[in-house]
Amino acid sequence: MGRPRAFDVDEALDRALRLFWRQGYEGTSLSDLTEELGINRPSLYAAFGNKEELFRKALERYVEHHLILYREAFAKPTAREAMEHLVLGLADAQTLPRGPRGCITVQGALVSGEAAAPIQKELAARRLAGEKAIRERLEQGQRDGDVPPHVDCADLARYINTVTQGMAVQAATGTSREDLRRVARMSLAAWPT
Amino acid sequence: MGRPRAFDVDEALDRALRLFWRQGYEGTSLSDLTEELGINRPSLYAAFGNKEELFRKALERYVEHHLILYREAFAKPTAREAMEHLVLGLADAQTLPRGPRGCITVQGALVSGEAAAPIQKELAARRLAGEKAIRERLEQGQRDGDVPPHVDCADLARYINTVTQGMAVQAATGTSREDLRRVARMSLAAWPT
DNA sequence: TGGATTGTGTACCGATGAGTACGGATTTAC
DNA sequence: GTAAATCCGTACTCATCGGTACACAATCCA
Repeated sequence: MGRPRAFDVDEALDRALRLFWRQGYEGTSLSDLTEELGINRPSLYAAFGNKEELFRKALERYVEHHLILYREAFAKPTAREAMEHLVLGLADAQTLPRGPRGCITVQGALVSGEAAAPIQKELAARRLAGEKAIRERLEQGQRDGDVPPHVDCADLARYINTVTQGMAVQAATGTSREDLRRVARMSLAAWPT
Repeated sequence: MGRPRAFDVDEALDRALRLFWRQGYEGTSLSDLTEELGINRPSLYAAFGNKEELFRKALERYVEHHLILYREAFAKPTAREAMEHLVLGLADAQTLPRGPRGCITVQGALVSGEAAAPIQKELAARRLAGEKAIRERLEQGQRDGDVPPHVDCADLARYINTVTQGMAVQAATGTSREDLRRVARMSLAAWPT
C-alpha cells in the first residue's frame, strides 16, 4: 500500500555497483549516484539506508553473481581444470565489454581514508574469502589424488589469488581481454608436478 | 635571503608520500597532510604548489628510489636471476616494517572520481613503464641467449608485472613478508624452458 | 639600522561532501 | 470519497573539501 516506487530496486543496485566499481567507494559521490541512478536523494536514502549500506548491498549482488563462476569452476573434475576455468573466467569478468574493468573487491577501496575504513576492511575480508575457497578446492584435489601430496595448498591458493588480483590491476590499466587471458594461462605454468 | 623555511622539504615529501601511499590520493585530505607534516596550509602550498603537485613530487621520490631496485636486479647476469631479484625485492619493499604496505603506483589511485583522473592516469602510465622495463630486460636476455628464442617477452613481462601488482593487493590485505616472498618465488615456476 | 624579501599563522573563501525536513503526489483499504 | 500509508522533489542542514588573503615574523644586504 502507499505510493509505489518509481524505480526498480535491482536495476538501481546494478547501476550503483557499476559506478562504485568504476570510481571506487571514495571516488563516488552521492551526486554521482543520484545522477546515474535517476533517483533523487531522499528516495535513495529511503530505499538503501545510506552510502555505506548502498555499497554493501551492491557488493552483495556482485559477490552472488561471482559465486556462480567459482561454483562452475570448482565443479570441474580436477583442481587444475578448476583453476584454469577460474582464472580464465575472471579474465573475462574483468574485461566485460560494457562493464567496469577489474574486480570491485580490488577497485572498490584498496586503500582509503579513515571514513571508508569499514568498507576497506570488508573488501579485504572478501578477498581473503576467495583465497580460502580456492585453498579448499585445492585440498579437495589433494584428497582426490589429482594434486601432489607435497603441495602446500595455502601457498598455491595465495599465488593463484595474487595473480587474479594482479589481473584486476592490469584491467584497470587498460590491458585487453586477450592479453589478460594470456596472463591467466601463463600463471598456470607454475602448477606443481 | 628572506625568512628561512622552518621544515625540511625532503622530509616533508617523504611524510606526504607515506600518507598518500597508505590512504590513497583521494583518501588523503589537506588536513591529513598538514597534520602529518606539521606544516600549516599556506606553507605547504608555497612549497609544493597544490595537492596534485605535492603528490607528483612525492611520487617522483618514490620512483627514483625504486629505480635503484630495478637497476640492481637488471644488472644480474641472466634475465631469470634479474627477475628473481626483482620480485623478491618488491616483496620486501611492499612489506616494510614501518612503512605503508604495497606500492603507491597501485594503491595511490587505482580508480577514482573525475577530479583525480589525471593522477590515476599518471599512475597507470608508471605501471606500464615498469612493464616495459621488464620486457626490455627479457629481450636483452634473449639476445644474451639465456632466454629461449621462442619466448614472447611482452607476454612474460606482462605476467611478471601482474604478479607484482597482485602482490601489492595482497600486501594491502595484510599478507606477511614471508608469504609474499613465497608467492614471488612460486611465480617464477612459470618461467619458460 | 632599515628596506627588501621570504616564510608563518590565523582566519577566512566558495564549493561540495553526506544526510534530512517537509509538503505535495500517488496509491490501497475501507 | 476519505483516511492511512508510502514515495517523490525541492530546498535545506552542517561539516569538510581544496585553496587563499593578509598581517606578522625572521632573515639578508646595504
